[in-house]
Amino acid sequence: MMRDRTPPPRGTYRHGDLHRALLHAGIALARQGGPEAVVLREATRRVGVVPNAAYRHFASRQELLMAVRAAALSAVAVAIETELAALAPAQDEKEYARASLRAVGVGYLRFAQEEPGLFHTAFTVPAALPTADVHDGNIGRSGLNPFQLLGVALDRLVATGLLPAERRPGAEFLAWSAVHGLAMLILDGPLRDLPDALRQQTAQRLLKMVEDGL
Amino acid sequence: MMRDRTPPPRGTYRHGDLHRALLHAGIALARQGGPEAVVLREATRRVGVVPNAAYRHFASRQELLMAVRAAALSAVAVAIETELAALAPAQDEKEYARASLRAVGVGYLRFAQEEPGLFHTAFTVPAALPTADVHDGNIGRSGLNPFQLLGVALDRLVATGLLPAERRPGAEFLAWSAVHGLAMLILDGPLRDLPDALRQQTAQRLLKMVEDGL
DNA sequence: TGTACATCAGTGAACGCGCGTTCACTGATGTAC
DNA sequence: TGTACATCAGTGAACGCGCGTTCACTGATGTAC
Repeated sequence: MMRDRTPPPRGTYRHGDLHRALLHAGIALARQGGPEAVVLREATRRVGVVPNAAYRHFASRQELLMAVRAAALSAVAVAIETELAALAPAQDEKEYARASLRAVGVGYLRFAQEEPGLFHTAFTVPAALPTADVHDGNIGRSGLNPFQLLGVALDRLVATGLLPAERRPGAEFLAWSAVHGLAMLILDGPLRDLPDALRQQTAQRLLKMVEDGL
Repeated sequence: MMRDRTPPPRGTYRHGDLHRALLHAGIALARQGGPEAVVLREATRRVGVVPNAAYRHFASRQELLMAVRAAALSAVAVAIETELAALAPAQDEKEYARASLRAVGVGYLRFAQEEPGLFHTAFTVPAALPTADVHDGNIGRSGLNPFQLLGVALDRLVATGLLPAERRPGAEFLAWSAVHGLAMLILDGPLRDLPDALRQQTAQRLLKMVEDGL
């Protein structure tokens, strides 16, 4: 499929920035087909380079995929930050805290629906791969990763007295589960062909449920 | 991998029940490796039959996979039913209704952790495949599929006055999302290496959140 | 400022792999007489 | 009860595909003198 793509002409046989180019080709592949679509040969094809040239820059297909995944996680963080930035500045700090948590959820769900391929690449790790990277790199503009952004929102709920401090530890997992589950059911599951309006309404209700149930 | 499996000896070259045998081989493959591991050639290998023999019984690999998926969905239903059956008989009907919903969640999460391969096969549909089958076949002993079992539990909450009737429509999606998300984060995601105790505790808290937040 | 040379990015060809699927076949089964 | 024959389940061989990865190579670049 798509085998006869015009190979981008190069002045010299030296590419110049092949690492970056392959990474971006990989991201493009992930965008349309998720992690499994990140295929070394296709990435080199798109860049207009012979397959094994990739090995100057990535030790293996796995390593390219991990780089793509890091980029996808950053993109999630940016989506969440965008939603947070759009928040009206705090007049009522309690309301602002609540809105923050909702914004995190909305950003997450929006990203899942707008970039399903990247979303999958970010979060469905093909078994027995390091998962730690959600906790270190993969950050957005604020310097925080998606998990940390969620944590900050939850901290704000505690700070304003909306969430009892003793329920704070591990609360990320609960909120994250709800939102992640809805995303998955919409993307891969039986909620896939839910009409868009119902989808958005379900998202609203889900976020409310988390807010009330935490 | 695993190429030299002993081919089960047959008295005659006629197999007798190849359809069933292939289906079970497919289920075994799904059990260990999820939907992608359901591979025609390997299934025939395990059954001790030449690859193309499968085509007498399944039109394509896709068709075998769908049959396996139906079986996986049935297994989910059975897991939920098992949990429901273990419930103490109703003394307090409100408490029973609440316990029913929790049992559905517990069964679902238990199945996800005990049979991750089948769980994936049941619920992650590889894009653009019919999803309707969650709603018709794929039933457990009670004759209900997982979705319907959840629905019954929710109906009971309404019947006992624990859930306002106007919140009942679509409530499946909310409860399902929460539980499904936790399952996915544990199986494929960053919660994979959460210690088992913390995992169970998180599951408890999540179900409580759903109960309170619905 | 000019030249020799080491570095190393990208080439060309090839490998072995496992997959889904098609084809013309063979031989056991069970039904009609 | 015995035999001829149609059916159709499983065989054998082959196809084309795309993949990841290895090897020995070539030729542009930039540095040392």
